[in-house]
Amino acid sequence: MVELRDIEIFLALARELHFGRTAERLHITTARVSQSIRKAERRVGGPLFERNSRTVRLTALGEQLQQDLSAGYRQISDGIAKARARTGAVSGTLTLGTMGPMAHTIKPVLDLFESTHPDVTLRHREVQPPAPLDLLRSGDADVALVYLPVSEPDLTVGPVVHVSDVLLMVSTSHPYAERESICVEDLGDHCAFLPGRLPASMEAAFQPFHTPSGRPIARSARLPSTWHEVLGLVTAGHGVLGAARDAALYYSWPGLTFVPVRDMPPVRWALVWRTADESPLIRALGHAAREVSSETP
Amino acid sequence: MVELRDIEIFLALARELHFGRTAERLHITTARVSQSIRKAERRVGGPLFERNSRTVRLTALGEQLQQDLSAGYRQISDGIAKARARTGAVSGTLTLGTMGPMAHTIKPVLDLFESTHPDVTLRHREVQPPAPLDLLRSGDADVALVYLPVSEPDLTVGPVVHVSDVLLMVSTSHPYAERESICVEDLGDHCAFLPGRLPASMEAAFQPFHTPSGRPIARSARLPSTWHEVLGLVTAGHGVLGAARDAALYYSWPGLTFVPVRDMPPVRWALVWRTADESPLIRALGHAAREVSSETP
DNA sequence: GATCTTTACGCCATGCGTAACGATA
DNA sequence: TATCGTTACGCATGGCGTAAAGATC
Repeated sequence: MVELRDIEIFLALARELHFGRTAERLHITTARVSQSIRKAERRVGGPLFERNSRTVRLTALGEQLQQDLSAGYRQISDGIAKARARTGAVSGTLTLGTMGPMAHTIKPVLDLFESTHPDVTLRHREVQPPAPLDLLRSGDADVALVYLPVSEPDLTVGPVVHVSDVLLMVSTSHPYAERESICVEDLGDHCAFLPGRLPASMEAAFQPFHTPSGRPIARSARLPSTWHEVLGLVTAGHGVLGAARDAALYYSWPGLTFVPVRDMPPVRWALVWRTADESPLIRALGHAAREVSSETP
Repeated sequence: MVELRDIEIFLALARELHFGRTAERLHITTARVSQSIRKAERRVGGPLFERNSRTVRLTALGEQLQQDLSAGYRQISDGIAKARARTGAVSGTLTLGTMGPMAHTIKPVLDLFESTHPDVTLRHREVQPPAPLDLLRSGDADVALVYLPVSEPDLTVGPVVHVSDVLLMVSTSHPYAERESICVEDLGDHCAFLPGRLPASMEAAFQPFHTPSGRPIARSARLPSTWHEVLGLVTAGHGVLGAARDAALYYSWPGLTFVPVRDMPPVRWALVWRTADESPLIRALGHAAREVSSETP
């Protein structure tokens, strides 16, 4: 009933001889270290450390146990690492950037990924729609879920994970709010936001620059930098903006209405990463994404 | 996060190549074996066994992992065993015989014992008051908590763990039931049970053979063999019987009354075991008992 | 149909963090 | 008083058993 975790803690403390540093190294609290050592001492039947609030020292018993356990612990760790290497299992931390609701949209992919790669820690960062590629460029995310088209020389576009219709977000007091649906031509009559720092091709996915008949679609001078600012401006009637259908599901704000744009092609969402920083972890995530899309077409 | 327990299960299955036998050997269910192996395979990233309901076989990956882990597991087990040997820690199973409520009375001792010797499994057997030493003699208990005096050539009397006053159990319709207390002399007027197979000296602890003035205290011909039979007979008014005060706390049956016997010496309860089978385990229990009595005098 | 493994579900033991406390200089 | 280890308590993950289902002969 002494488990590997306890042995790990014991060995760490035996080397550090300091509860605080041991806890830090293992990313746990000193309380846990204390509890674990206490448990080990129970099991063994005697004290492994002599300690007070000023000093920590191995007892003879502890010293011997350290000798005996460290070799075995090494062997086991190495054995598992070897087997993991052989299967190509990956581990580490992967930071994924998503725009609010989209994280939930790809939950099946993340679930599969986490269960097939239990030693990977997934972290999340919020992608701001006005600047969807910034998080990748700054290195704050390893992979991001963004809408296409993305054709940047430094970025790789991975598997498409999700497809969503385009709706127009308008204030409830806007004339279009009453409409069943609108068409792109209608956009020529109203002012849209310039969403922010993003390539024109991406901007056009939700917000074309011209109507089918060739009329320009105007941009507002306002430059919101976060998604909530965008929602606020739209609600206040300062403009309109194309958005994914998913937004309508998650942001049913009072004062905000979503109107389908019937002649805009659906927007595809894909995993994107820095080509230069592609890693086994990223490939594994891409693999999981392809698995899921293939089983639920 | 693969723990020693999983490794133990993996190694066992790798040797047995059979879920049922593996489960049996480890005293777990086949479901647990399956879950644990599944977990290990997740962690490692690939299958360790090829298996169907007819056959279980190691994969190449599993075979290598077995090689690598078994040595490490051995080392760790040995290391811990060595340390335990050095501290004189004990393990195994100890069967303790007690009469109903008394098990609760010595709970502090058992708690201390279990926490200081976590690798010991304590089992319980019920001692029948009419034959308090039989469980020891038959080998069904390693230690028993019985009342003194015990002076048998084959038995060792360990530490005294509890002391209790003597009460007389009588039927509620018995004349003594009304009394505040009685004295031993009063016992001469009524018929008591012959409790069963036990030494006369022990019998006398609760049920003297003569009153202080020298009158004999009569025995009933009935020979109850279990405690519940005794209670039934007393309740029905077929006799009376001395009992420990503890009995009154736990057996407040309707129809049963307990009357203090004011001039009988309190009865002492001690741990008793077969001298020939004294073991480190038994000594450890005795030690715990002495610890507790010394801190709560 | 019999034997063997896996899955689904629920319980509870225990790993772990938080916060308060205790000891040492 | 500042630093460091321990204790008390509560939450939640995960180990484990039960029962039922799925696979193979």
